[in-house]
Amino acid sequence: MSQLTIEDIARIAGVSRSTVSRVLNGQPNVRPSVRDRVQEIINSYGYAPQAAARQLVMRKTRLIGLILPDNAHHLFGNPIFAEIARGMSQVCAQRGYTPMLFIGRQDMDEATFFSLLRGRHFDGVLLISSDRQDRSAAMLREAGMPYVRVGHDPEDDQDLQYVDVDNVAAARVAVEHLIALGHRRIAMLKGLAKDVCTHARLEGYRQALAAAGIPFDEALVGDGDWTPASGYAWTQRFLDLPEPPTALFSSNDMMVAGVVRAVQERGLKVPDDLAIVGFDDLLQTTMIFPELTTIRQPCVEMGMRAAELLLDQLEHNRRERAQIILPTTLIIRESCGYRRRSAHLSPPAESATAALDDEQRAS
Amino acid sequence: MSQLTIEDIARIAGVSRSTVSRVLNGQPNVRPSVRDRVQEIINSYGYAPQAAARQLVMRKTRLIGLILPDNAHHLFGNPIFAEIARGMSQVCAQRGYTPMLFIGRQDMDEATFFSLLRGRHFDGVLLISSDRQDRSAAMLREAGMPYVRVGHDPEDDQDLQYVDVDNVAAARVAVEHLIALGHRRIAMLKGLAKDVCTHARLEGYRQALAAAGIPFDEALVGDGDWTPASGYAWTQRFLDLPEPPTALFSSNDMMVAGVVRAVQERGLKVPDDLAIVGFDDLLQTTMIFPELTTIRQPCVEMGMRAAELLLDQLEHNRRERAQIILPTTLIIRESCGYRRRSAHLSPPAESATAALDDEQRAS
DNA sequence: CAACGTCGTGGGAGCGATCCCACGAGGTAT
DNA sequence: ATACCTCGTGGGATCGCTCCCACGACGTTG
Repeated sequence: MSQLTIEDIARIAGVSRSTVSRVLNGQPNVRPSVRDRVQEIINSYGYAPQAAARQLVMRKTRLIGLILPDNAHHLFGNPIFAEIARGMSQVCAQRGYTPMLFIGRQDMDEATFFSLLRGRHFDGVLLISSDRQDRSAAMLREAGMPYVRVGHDPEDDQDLQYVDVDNVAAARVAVEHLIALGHRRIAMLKGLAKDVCTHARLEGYRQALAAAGIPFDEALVGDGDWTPASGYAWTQRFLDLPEPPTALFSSNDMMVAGVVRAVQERGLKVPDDLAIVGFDDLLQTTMIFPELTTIRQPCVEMGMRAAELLLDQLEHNRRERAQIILPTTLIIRESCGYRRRSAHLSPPAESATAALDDEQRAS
Repeated sequence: MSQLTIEDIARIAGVSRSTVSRVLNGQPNVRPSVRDRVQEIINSYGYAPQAAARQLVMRKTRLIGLILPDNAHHLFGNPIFAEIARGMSQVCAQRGYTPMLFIGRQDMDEATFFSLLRGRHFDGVLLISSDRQDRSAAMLREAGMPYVRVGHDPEDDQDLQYVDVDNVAAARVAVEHLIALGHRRIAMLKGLAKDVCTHARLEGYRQALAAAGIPFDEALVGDGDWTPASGYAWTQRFLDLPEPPTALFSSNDMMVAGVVRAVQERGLKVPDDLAIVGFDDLLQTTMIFPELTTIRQPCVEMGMRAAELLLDQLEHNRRERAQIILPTTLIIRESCGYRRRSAHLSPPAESATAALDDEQRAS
């Protein structure tokens, strides 16, 4: 039932290997009647060519490796990675590639990982990482493996091709929005220091404050770790301050879950007592009430663009530098208090990067 | 910098392909001095054998495919899958295999998926699925691909080897615990109907009620979908009942997040107004207060056992049937009200499957 | 009707490893 | 000294495909 080779199929069909191969690969110069007969035999025997043999001569596997920052935290903890992967998967599948996610890279030593890459199991790799300490990019380069990265470190600008958002600008827009709503004491929840975007978003926060002439207050910056638990803990500390903040910008949406809990446990209300703007626009945040005002990252599109870059690189041997920065959007809902407090403000639609949430979420 | 073959290394080292191959594979009969020299050359040139060529003759890839129910919902939505995968990954890595997760199977038609399996890219597959509609298991069998499944459908008992928990018994223990605490009106939140464990857990609920002589009330059974949102919605309906429940058993922990929100929004308290027992014991539920009483599934161990079964199957050609049912534990914390209400009750330690949460969570 | 393309087909070479066997050097037992 | 093993080494065969080229049949053109 197994183990059939192209030779067997050829014998059964009474043709040569070459002809079967042509049928298999959809090549021309096969009589239609022969093609049909061979195809039927292939189907009925459930034959599929052995990948290794094909790869050996073609030097292609049509497999794409996906690498995420490898801890359960990121991988399964934050749905934006799933969204990015979804975009990648769509493009790969459509162009005849199969994406495969590296699991448990932490269980593997560097040498093993390197051999895996050099072994040419994969035609290329899609790397999602904003992690500074992540050696993946360096190893990919060392192994001569084509890759495109989602996320970027301007201080270590070695990625030939990457896709990212402008985290500084996005954070600035978020905080400017809070400022426009009249807030002066605005807290900020950072992500992990190892992630590049953490610093970029902090920088955006600083720029917005500076532009409005609001002094930067160290006490209002919380050292979060992307999890709801850290949002919860820091919000408690913020609310205990002698002069607590009236607004808060969180570097991701997940932490907001903890923020809201802490606020409500004190009998306070969002947005009246604390206005909140998040970052990511997770679908899952529909569980947060009031509905979250947040910065939408075009996750699916980032994944798609990255995959397109990689496949173009593989198929047309495009090796020029490509840096794609996609726009983010401020999605205004309820948690910032815009609708309640500020009918007098100019509608945010004036900004190219802001939108009221009357639009539907992309499916 | 690239594209070196074993032949090149042999030439550089002044030895034959065979010798290089022996060094590569740690085989005996190589003079130590030669071995060292060859190894050094391999390292300095960053040579790694091309997987396809090796596979062709060895008929092994040392790659293990991982298949999860392929929607973002499961994959990234519920951390238990990450835990199971972690266990799998550990065992695989330790035994020299690399696990790779199938991404985006929904973007792929069945024929493509089948060819992927028949192409022998993977030595074997680990399948996590309690999904009745999932065709994966059938396709794996059809493709002659060795696999071990985590999860099991007794009504379609075709998996040669699987690992699971006794969902009926586990749910029964959970509900019996609530009954022992004096509850008579106990609601139950189901998962999706397509998942086998949904029905098993409902059955456990029924058995516990029946054993206590409590009539089954259709109105107390909610048709959840594993998400917090569904927990929220159903809890609202339960609390609106003329005779609302005093306790609730949720088929997973994620839904409990919504349950608790609904309770608290009405100014009610857990466990005083609604006692809750969950299922899974997610690490992430530390964000739920009061701390959640729940059924712990030994996720990491399930993954490890499944991987061990598969690798034994591959390496020793073990093909006998293996059905592993691992024990669950009732972890008693606060949300069931045990500590508060029932100092008079016999300590749950009497039960082999219950434990107070004074133990630490496994790391 | 000869010359020449095109189409359909088959067979040999080759991809880059591993594996098996042959063979010489050296040591030990006879 | 001869026979015999073991060890270290090299080279040919092989895995299952794809690719290239050769070749015959046929149709078109001059």
